[in-house]
Amino acid sequence: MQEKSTRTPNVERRAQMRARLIAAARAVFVEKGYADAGTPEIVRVAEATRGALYHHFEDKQALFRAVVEAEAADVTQAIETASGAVEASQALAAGSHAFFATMAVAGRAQILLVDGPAVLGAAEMDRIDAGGGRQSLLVGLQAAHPERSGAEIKALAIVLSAAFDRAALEVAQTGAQAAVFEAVLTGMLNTALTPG
Amino acid sequence: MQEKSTRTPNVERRAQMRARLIAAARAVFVEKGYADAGTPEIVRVAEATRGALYHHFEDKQALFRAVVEAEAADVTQAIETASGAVEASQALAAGSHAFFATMAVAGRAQILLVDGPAVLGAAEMDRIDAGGGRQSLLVGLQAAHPERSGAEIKALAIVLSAAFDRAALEVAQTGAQAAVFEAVLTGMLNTALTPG
DNA sequence: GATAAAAACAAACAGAGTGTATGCAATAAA
DNA sequence: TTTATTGCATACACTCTGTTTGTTTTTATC
Repeated sequence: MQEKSTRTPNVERRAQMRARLIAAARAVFVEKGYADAGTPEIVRVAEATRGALYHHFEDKQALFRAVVEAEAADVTQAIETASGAVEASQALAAGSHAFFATMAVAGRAQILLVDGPAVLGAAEMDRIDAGGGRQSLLVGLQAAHPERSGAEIKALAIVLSAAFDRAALEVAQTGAQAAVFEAVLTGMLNTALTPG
Repeated sequence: MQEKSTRTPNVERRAQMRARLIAAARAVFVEKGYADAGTPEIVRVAEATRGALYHHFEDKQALFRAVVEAEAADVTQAIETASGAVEASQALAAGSHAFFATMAVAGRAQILLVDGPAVLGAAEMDRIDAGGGRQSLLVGLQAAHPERSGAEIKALAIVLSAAFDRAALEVAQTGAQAAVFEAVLTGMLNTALTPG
């Protein structure tokens, strides 16, 4: 019967190990912060070795980037799913509700809004985010204010997006009432989208 | 004549060395980020030794905290000076202008808005900030909206403050037009302060 | 199906950084 | 002046990161 050595295909082995390393890294990064999260502990949690880690990732920062990319992808997908399920006029409202819901996942706000920008820098975070909320916000604002300059609209989108981010972070960090922040942000969004 | 050994009082020696260490640390933290800023390089820039560093600060994080506290104090003072110089109705407008001006100091936005929260945490940053802008904002919003709940006003203050922070950071990081962001924020502030 | 090649992982190594302990010099106190 | 204290320097132990070398498992080739 020869049931020793289960013979796992490389592509599957690779994906599984990578996933285990990312999951373990996520947990340790959230618990200790980037600087205090050591690769020895990460691989202990992942039940792997540092050899495996450095085989899959160039360095500690690349591992962290993979964690950030995974979180960002989850957020983007949650927003797109929610936005796509309603008519266009409701898309931004549905999207912002979905944003708050998905950002409530434990550790996510810390990774995406605090550690990410600090470790990877704003430019890299922008590249990773790419389709996250801000883009749809920009389009909505342009439609509502065709008379205002591009720079003005862009600035407004950036600043509004930061307000959303901060609200999500505040809820995650202090356990503040999510409903209150969501109401405040919905109000700000509607004000910004009102033409005139 | 005996002009050897200039005999410096301890209190002065201490203050000078501390100041040199903080200034050098500020420069290296800004240039490399917290994780990649090494104490050997910091003391090299300060023309001191690691012995002096660890005599004045408990650890690397405490040194960083001292840098953050110095920056925060500068910002607070700039805002208070500007606010105090005008009549009360203009205080918030003057304060926000002063905020943008003082946050344009090289490296300051990075330290206070990116690295600070990541390294020290939001709670510690709140403690350090204490009188920074947000408090005056809160008071102004309460006066403008006496009918709204405390939680709502607080959430609005937090979120508006985050918008200011992000605007300052964007200007610092991308060299975006400060005037555009300042105009957008002034508009948001006025909208928020309009009763009704 | 045996053998060579490549990929996945493990283990050992080198270098650097952090924090501590100890020692010396300068100022302050007695 | 002597002693104590404070400020700083040097040396050490430890841990972490990234690299190199070695071993196992899978894949390709004959």
